Amino acid sequence: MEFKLYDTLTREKRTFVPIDRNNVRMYVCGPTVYDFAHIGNARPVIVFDVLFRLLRHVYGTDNVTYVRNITDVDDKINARAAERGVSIKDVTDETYKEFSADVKALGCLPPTVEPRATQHIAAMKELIERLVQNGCAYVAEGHVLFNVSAMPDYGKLSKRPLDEMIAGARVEVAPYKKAPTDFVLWKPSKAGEPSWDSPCGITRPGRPGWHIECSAMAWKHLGETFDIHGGGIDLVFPHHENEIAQSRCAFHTNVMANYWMHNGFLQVEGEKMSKSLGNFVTIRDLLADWPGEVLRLNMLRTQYRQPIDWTVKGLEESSKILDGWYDLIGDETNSSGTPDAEFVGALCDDLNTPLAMTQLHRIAGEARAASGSVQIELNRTLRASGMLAGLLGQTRRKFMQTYPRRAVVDEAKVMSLIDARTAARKAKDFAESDRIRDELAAMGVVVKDSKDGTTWEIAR
RNA sequence: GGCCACGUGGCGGAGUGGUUACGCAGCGGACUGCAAAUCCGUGCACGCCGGUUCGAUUCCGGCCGUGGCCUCCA
Repeated sequence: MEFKLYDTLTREKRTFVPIDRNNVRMYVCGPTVYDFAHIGNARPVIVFDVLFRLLRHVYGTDNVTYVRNITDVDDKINARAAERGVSIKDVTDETYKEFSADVKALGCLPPTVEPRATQHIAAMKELIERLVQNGCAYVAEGHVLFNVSAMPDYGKLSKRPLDEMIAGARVEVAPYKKAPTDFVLWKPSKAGEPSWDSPCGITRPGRPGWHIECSAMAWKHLGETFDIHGGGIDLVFPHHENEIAQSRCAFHTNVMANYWMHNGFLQVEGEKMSKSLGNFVTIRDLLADWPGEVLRLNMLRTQYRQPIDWTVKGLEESSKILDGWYDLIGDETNSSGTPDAEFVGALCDDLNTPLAMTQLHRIAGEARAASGSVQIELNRTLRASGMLAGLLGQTRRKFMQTYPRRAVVDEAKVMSLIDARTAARKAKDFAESDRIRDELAAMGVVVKDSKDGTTWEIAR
């Protein structure tokens, strides 16, 4: 099976070859924990969860290390804590808890490691010391700055020529910078801000810059070079460009990661999501209306590099699709099937999840046309394939219960009404049978008549 | 302004130098007391203008439109 991934650095799909098949290593930039995660934050979490599952499928469950960091040192966190009058740790702990609950509801596996920035300060300082010793960084007014001119490949990931970056810069350049593009590795802290003893002989206490956090955590958990680095496309510049500069210069390596993967952006109802438009949609808000699995399928119906327009109409469609698949799976608990080869092939083609979903439709169609043991087997293939993408892992009944706003009914009463209706139909008293059907409909129950009798379900 | 992407049928969304994507909705039919559900069938496309080619939605160029980054936003 050919396994290809698109690499932002080379701008092409390349066959994936891990450095070590027995330990495939992936780093993805995780959340800055200061507020509820929004649906845009959910995209990389879901996309790279699918990749994690696929890598485990291909290389073995125990042979993949997935690191997703928690940024818990950040000025936005400080601001939020001050605003609420609580400690920084309260903000980060609470937000992290919410985040974990949200992504679990979206069907994501926990990463192998979730390192926190605050627990890797020593590693960051060590990298900073090395960079200063190398001449790749310098100390100025209590800051440590990365010297971009020491990195000839700077701008390669984002395809930005250095001179144009300087010309196009719209920010005021801090006076202590030797060059406008130099970026902060360490900065002094004011009273009340989180602070640690500074490296490089700086006497004032300080705190790390954002970019060095990821270089340090990736190093500690994955080594000097690793296989895949992921994140949102907005992180290409400057964050990932800077990570590459820091890590390569600290370790004198030719690459930081062999494949750089970036998910596309998300819009909401055709508009960009922003606080000023007031259309910020949190995962929490969406989970109040939809099962997490519907949100997940909705995300996977678009290939991860494409832009996606997040709409209620799309969610309704995803919901319908999932309902249909669960109708086939029913309340079967056996999940011992084998994923379909074409389904796996679609995922192995740079995570072509829409094409993979098409394969699920194909398998579902085959299952509907089959019967007996063949049908059971196809249903198991459907489930096993879906599960590889983090879908269809529940029973139909459990899935239906995850719809937050569906009617709750008294089953005994429903059964007795259905019996009464069946009797009326037998007596050809259709006025009465229709009246009972309307009564059930008012309760949120839909009846379905077939040759084998009448079944019912909660209205969708 | 600079750099980077994207533009497919009513909607969502893959893919390909020549042959049905697929799904949702719609329409027709089967089934049904009538519905619903289910099943079967079915119409609809490749932003605009040039170029390369026997042939382009697919390659190249230009234009228009949308979005992202350049400001520690996924």
